[in-house]
Amino acid sequence: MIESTEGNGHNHKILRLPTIKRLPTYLHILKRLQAEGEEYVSTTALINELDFKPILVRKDLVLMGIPGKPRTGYCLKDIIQAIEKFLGWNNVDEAFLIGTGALGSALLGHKPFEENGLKIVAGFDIDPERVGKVIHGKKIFHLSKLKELAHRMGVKVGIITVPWQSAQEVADVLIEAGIVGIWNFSMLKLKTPPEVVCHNENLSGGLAVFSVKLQQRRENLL
Amino acid sequence: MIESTEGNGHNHKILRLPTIKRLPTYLHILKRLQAEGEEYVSTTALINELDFKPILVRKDLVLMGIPGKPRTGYCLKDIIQAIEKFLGWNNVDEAFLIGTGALGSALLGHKPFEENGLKIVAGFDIDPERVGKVIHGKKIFHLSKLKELAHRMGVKVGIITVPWQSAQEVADVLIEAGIVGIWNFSMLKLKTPPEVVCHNENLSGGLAVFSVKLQQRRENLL
DNA sequence: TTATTATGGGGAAATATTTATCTTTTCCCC
DNA sequence: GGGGAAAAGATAAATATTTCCCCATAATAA
Repeated sequence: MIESTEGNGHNHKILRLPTIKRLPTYLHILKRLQAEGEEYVSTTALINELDFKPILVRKDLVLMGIPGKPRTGYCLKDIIQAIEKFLGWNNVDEAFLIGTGALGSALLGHKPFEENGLKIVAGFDIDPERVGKVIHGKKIFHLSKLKELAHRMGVKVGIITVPWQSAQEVADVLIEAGIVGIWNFSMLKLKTPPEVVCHNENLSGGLAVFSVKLQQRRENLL
Repeated sequence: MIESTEGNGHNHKILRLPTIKRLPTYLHILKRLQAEGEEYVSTTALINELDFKPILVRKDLVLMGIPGKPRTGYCLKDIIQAIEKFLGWNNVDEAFLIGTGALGSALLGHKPFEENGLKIVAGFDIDPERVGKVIHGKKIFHLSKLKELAHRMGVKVGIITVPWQSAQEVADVLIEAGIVGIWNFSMLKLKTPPEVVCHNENLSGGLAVFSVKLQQRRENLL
């Protein structure tokens, strides 16, 4: 479904969505181990810090194209670099964020984004109360300024954190401004032209799973 | 994997994780249609607002145990009620949130939680700068007060939004306080006793998928 | 040097999930 | 009423994802 066209130069392995979602978790642990002074790591060691089965980890890491040494494991430096390259987290995309409510403000100050290839450079809103303010070091502009600023700064990515009622409207502004990728946190499915990459984040899905688990726990106690 | 022990009273259908994650999306659209004055909805109509295939929606809705009428669709009131009941979103759990940084503050003010069965009643932190403040209408206490307050208020759910370095420490406090469910937003896999429900949210998974999509879009342009 | 063992690697089996096909039901129009 | 169409329902097929099994390799120890 999602094919990595390169890796170590000659492998054309297929990476699937579940694998991609697991990669940041691996990356986090690998970096921790590296910070602790380790040079190599085996999947069996990784598993201590994870919920997944060992074989799954090995399968995932194989796809990164980095050979592991029997009895030793993977070279931390190499595997970390490979994952970061695959995710594109080695070079940074600049992004605009639209909608500076509770969620938007949080994302403006969310450190991991900058460390992981996505730097939010400005916020946008239409509420006069918010326009002109600075949140987590980022200035908030009026939405009407977006197109001009996008061109001037060469920003190609937009993050939508407005309520669903205005999400499509904001998306249209972004498309008009020549944005190439949209990360959509609203509950609305956006209508976008095929050349624009649009990724919908489903925050309530997590709450749903948690709620069901809680409920079952309760029922099992009876 | 996850079995609904009731529904309309006599069905014992199996609900799987992907289905559960899609339910809030359906619910959102269904409520919108209801607000617009509709009484019935067909899956084909639902699909206009969704990314999924029609058959998948029908499969999911069948599991709710509400019969649909051919040529008409599902009764909005009934199907909404069935989904909310399944998710446990018809009765509210009170929760504590620990860690009032950017992410934690956002969740304190995140409206959809209250509407969907999870009411955050207080925040906790150890930073003297934050303790005593009020964020989005919720008071912030020192972590050392958690156990006593949990018992006094009968709170049984905890949300962890601290950095991974202190996540296990916080989890231990929650367990000690008799909490039954933990929603963990940190990058650390928590060690918890089997009777405590622990759900790990993986926010960076979404960023990973978005990053890969963006990269592929770029490569396809060359 | 040689035996042992922990590990990675590849392919096959098992499981989970989605999609397709066909049947049945009910409404609507004539 | 009767025929047609739109939609749900059930069953089967296809696809995606995870897990298992066995082999090869290299570090370690005898």
